[in-house]
Amino acid sequence: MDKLIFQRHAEVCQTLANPVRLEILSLLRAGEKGVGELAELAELSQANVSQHLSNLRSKGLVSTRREGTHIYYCIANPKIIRACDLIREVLVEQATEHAELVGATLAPRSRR
Amino acid sequence: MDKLIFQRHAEVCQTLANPVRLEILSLLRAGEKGVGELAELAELSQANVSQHLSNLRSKGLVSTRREGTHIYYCIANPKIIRACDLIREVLVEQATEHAELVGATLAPRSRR
DNA sequence: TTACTATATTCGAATCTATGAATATTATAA
DNA sequence: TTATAATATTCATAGATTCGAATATAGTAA
Repeated sequence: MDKLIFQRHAEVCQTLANPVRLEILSLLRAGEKGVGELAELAELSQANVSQHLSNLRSKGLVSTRREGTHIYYCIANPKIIRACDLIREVLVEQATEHAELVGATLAPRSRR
Repeated sequence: MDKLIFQRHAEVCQTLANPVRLEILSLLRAGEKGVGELAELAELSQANVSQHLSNLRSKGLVSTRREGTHIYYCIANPKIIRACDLIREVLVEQATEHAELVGATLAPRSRR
């Protein structure tokens, strides 16, 4: 039921499903930044960063503030960061579980 | 720095970036379910549900338990659900903000 | 106006993704 | 063994995404 919300949710996740955009969001954790600054920090072209920012903005994940010819981007909702953090935690836990399995196989005497 | 973690994070988000898979995860909130059961609840073909489950499983988002010829799927880590809930909250807040803007335009006297 | 800087957009090729259809596998029962 | 039910996989096509390159726009200063 209500497939529409799943569709919209999927669209947001699609925007999060790109390593460059995740890096941009991560860079914006410390506060707003301009396009050129982001491009330099991520070592990417201005055009490419702008494309990704456009994507993030279209899904409402970042917002902008203009100051003269500069445009500063910031994270629109801190819950986005929390969601990213949770997924990171899942990845860390997966890695930990995997390491435990490997350890149990290579050095079973260390178990418990 | 550490672009690899962004890559892996993006891969998980890519798996979450599909309305069918989000619906499957949502159905699994209530507890483990078999493939056929999921297919019926989501009104999708068995093959398609199985394909999506394979995707979810390959990213470690669901785990399985076999019982005879049936295979039951469940959510591998509750943090995945919390991450999804946060994104939903962002969507709700976006909708609320949008509604407020529309309301302010159509009926400004209701403001404050 | 012209020039310059910052940012955005368009376009095309390569790559990736989702689906249905068909087929394969696995476990159980007869 | 054969048959059957549950699930998984392969394949081909249609559609979406990414990137660099080129171009366009917006703001400011001279």
